[in-house]
Parts: sequence; C-alpha cells; structure tokens
Amino acid sequence: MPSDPGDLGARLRESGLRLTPQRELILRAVEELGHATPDEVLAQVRTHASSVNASTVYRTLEVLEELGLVRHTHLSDRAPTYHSTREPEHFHVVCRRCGVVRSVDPEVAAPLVEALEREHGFSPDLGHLALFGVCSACSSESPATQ
Amino acid sequence: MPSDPGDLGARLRESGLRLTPQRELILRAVEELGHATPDEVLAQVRTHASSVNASTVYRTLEVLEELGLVRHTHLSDRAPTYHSTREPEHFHVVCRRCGVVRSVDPEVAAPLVEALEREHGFSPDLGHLALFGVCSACSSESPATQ
DNA sequence: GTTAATGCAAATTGTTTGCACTTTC
DNA sequence: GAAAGTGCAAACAATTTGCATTAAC
Repeated sequence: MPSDPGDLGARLRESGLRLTPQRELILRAVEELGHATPDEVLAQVRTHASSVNASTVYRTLEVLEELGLVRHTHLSDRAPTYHSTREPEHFHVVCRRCGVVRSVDPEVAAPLVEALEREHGFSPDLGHLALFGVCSACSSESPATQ
Repeated sequence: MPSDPGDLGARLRESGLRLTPQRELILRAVEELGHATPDEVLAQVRTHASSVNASTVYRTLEVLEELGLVRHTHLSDRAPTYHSTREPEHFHVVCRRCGVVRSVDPEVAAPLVEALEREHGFSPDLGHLALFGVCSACSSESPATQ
C-alpha cells in the first residue's frame, strides 16, 4: 500500500506547502510500518534513503497530521505512534501484560459515542483512542496477576 | 477530603514499606488537586512543606499507584495526571478546543466493555481511559474548525 | 528569486538513576 | 542498627527551537 505521491503533493499545495523527498519518504515509512513512533519512522526512512534528520521527522509528522494523512495515538506511556489514515478508521486495544495491540472497528463503541453525545454533548474522537487492559490469552494464563 | 494517614501507613506496612512525611504530603496533594501532573503535585506539596525533591515525587507516585491509592491517566500529550482512588471510579473526556476535562461514570461505557469482552476476549481498564473530542460548548461555537 | 523546508546543534521537558546521607521501624 | 527512603546531581529520552543553508516553486 505505498503512498501515491500525487496525492501528497496535491494536499500540500492546497495549503501552500511544498512536496519534498523527505515528506514522501516519511509518509511512505508510516504506511509501511502500520504503527510507528517517530524513532521507528526515522529508522525505516533510513533503510530507503541515506538519511533524514530527526527534527524533520517530527516536523513532517506534524504537517502530515494537520493534512489528515496520518494520525497518532498513545500505545504506551512512552512515545506516540503514527499510522496512515488510509487504513479504515479504528481504535486500539493494548494488553498490559503481553503488549499485543489490536485494531477494533469503531462500530463496537457506537453505543458509548451516542451516550456521550446525548448525555454530555461530547463528541469523542475514537481515532485517537487506545484502551488498555488484559487480552484473553493473558487473562487465562494468570488471572490473579494484574 | 484529606487523606487518612492511618490508612496510608497501614497500606505501606502491609508491603514492608515505610510511612514518611513526604509520602503523606504527596498523597494529600494529589487528593487536593483532583488531577495533577508530577510537577503540579510538587508545587502543591511546596505550599505546605518547605520542600520535597522531584525524584521523590516520581518515586512516591509510583509506590502509591502500586498500592492502589492513586491512578494515572493521560489528559494531554504531555505529562500524565494522577488522581486519588478515593474518588469513585470514572474515566475522562477531554475537549481538544477548550481543554475542559470531565469525569464520566464508567456505566456509560458498559456496552463497549461487554462487547470487547464478548467479541475480543479483552477486558479494558477504563480507569486509565481518556477520550479526546469536542465538548458541546465548543462545537456550538465554531462547528467547522477542528 | 522568494519563501518554505531541512540539517544541525543547542535548549527544553519530563523522567530515571547512582550513590551518599538520613530516617523509619 | 538494618533497611528503606530521600536529596542531589548527573544521565537519559523524547521533543522543540534558532538559525544558517538548501531546495521547491
């Protein structure tokens, strides 16, 4: 699912921004990795190109997020992870014990979304959501341990 | 709702840990502040006591969390915020535009919890959850802007 | 040729660690 | 008085910023 550079260029130009090889490489890296921290994106870019600077990665991820081409979420207490918005919208569940991350169809959360809108006038953004907990494999293994 | 020092002391002793003035002050600060980052806790402690070291705040919040007396969640992309578990269990919704944080009864998310358990065998921990989105005041003000 | 974008190095922010000293039990 | 806890300073990780240089348009 490599990125279509024309699309990126068009989106950038709409906002008076410029298409650079770094921006193409960084978007491509995010798409290849699925979910990745800025550091991982940097490492991935370096497998293709000689080098890109870390600050360029941060600046570019910010730009790509403003353009709506990537999103970020927090899958750990450490660095955020970015993913392409070409993937269908989803939220994440993360197992605290084994660390496994699964993407979940937002439809599952529809009742929650409706209740929050109805009862609190609040429109949640599920794309940013990561829910921590314990997966089935881990809870059957050692139900007592938290 | 100041903390009962006897309770803290008892919990600590159960685990072979010691009751210190710093630990009392830090727990008290968290309870007074409602939701606070380590930095804010430090500042609050200093309004009572001459001084406590920042590393003691980090170490103590970790201990208090292990004892189940406080919990943390991520209400921003920056530092985590801690709150007392004396508050009834809740999760948080955060408005991206005005920054307002509201606590929500976990009952609202019961259908989501059940669906995740049924369909994915996943038991989510709502206490750690912060949902980002837009509150009613902000969405009526300027519905177009994200 | 203008202006945006990048690279680099230094500054910031949030957090952790090693170790000598202090305090609790 | 033994072991746990604290303070302090230094190390660390992730990110941001200022500014000179480079590249897109």
